[in-house]
Amino acid sequence: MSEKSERLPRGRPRSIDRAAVLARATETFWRLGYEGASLSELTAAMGVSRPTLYTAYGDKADLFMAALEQYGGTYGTAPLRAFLAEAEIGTAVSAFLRIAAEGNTTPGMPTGCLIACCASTAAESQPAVRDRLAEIAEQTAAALAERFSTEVTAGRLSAEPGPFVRAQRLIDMMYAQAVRARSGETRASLMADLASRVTAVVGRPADVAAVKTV
Amino acid sequence: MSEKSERLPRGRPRSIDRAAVLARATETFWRLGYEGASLSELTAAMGVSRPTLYTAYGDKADLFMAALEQYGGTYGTAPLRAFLAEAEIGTAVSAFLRIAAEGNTTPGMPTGCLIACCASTAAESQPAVRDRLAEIAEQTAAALAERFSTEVTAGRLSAEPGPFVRAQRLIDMMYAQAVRARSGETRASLMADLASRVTAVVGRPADVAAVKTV
DNA sequence: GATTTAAATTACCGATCGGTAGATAAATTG
DNA sequence: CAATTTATCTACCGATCGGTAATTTAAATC
Repeated sequence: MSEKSERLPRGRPRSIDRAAVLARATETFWRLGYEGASLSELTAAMGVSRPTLYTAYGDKADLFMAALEQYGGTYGTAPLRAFLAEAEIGTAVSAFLRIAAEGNTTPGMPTGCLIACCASTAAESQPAVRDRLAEIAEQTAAALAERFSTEVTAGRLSAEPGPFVRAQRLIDMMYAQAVRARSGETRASLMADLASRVTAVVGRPADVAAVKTV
Repeated sequence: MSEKSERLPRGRPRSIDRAAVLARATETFWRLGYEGASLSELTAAMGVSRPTLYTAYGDKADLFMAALEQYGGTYGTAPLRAFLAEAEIGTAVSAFLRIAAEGNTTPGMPTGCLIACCASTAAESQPAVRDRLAEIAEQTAAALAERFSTEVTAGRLSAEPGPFVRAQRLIDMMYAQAVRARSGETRASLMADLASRVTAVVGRPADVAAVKTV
């Protein structure tokens, strides 16, 4: 007979939308980097006062790690989710690259990628950031590789290059797009040789219906 | 009868080794990023006092731009120079990637790349940095593409994918290596699928002597 | 050697940095 | 309603930020 929500713990419950407020912090870090984002800019963007920030998220380093997770759960994994959602592997690769390009050049948002650009810069002096980046990359590679592996088993993809090589090639292209977007390249420029890149990963163009090959 | 060195301009001439001192600043920016490198850390690493830094290099933003040039002239262009120095195109691509991997993981130096990681982060709030990054990328792409174009003309490389597509693919791999090194990957890990990547750019392995194909 | 010119140093500037103590306000339980 | 618990805010902390004025030191020309 217990309600889905467990008993509230006595005092005043939270009122702020932690996720929404964190998203504003994420955007600020994304735009200015870890060191470049001051607490004043962060609190102004988040719409909360300084002590609220500290009780809700901890210090600046904690907030950055939280922002990294928030970003990873939305923008960061959007390419992978688009990839996994497509049935045909060439289309999946194409979707991965297209969503990455879009995320790197969303109007009104910072260019590039919080992970590839900002966090990687901060990683040199913050081991926690560096280790988390390594984890994220490994998980993404594993998810991509699993899908490639499935394609190989189903006979829709050659065994060479191996699944992890293909996965790494895709991640490399995503990282590169982030850096290029950050240096001013347009979305169209990032998309320019998309078909060619799809071929470089799967061995054939994306728009060819190869599902029935086996 | 004029000496090679023109007449000294009256007062005390410079005594510091500008290039050497700048190299220390470059390393500091490379390790900590633009915002992360404080003037105290910079002057300590450079071995000069604060006013000396200002008279010699201008303010922090000027110093960073100078560091960018210094880096570009050494580490940044090392892969391209290695590429241009090789006679066989597959070997050239291989050298490009190998030198990039080494530059991203030199023991005792910061990991990754000042351009791809640190400068790209700062580019979002510093238009001068962003514009310079775009220039550097364009020049590098042009130099690589010219070589690929020559190979096509000589019949040693197929016309597709085009020279600029191949060049961009190579630059993308370099950018990606920088991010990956920054997140802790070892030099060996960056080199892992080198042969496969060479094939992805030139269409065949590096160690195949293809010069006589035409 | 006297003069000139600038490099380099010491000491310091106001502003802003990240972070926090103490007071206030709000929403629950009993 | 009274009591309890905690979220939030105002105001402020010492430290450090990037940058500079005034001075001293050093190396050239004349």
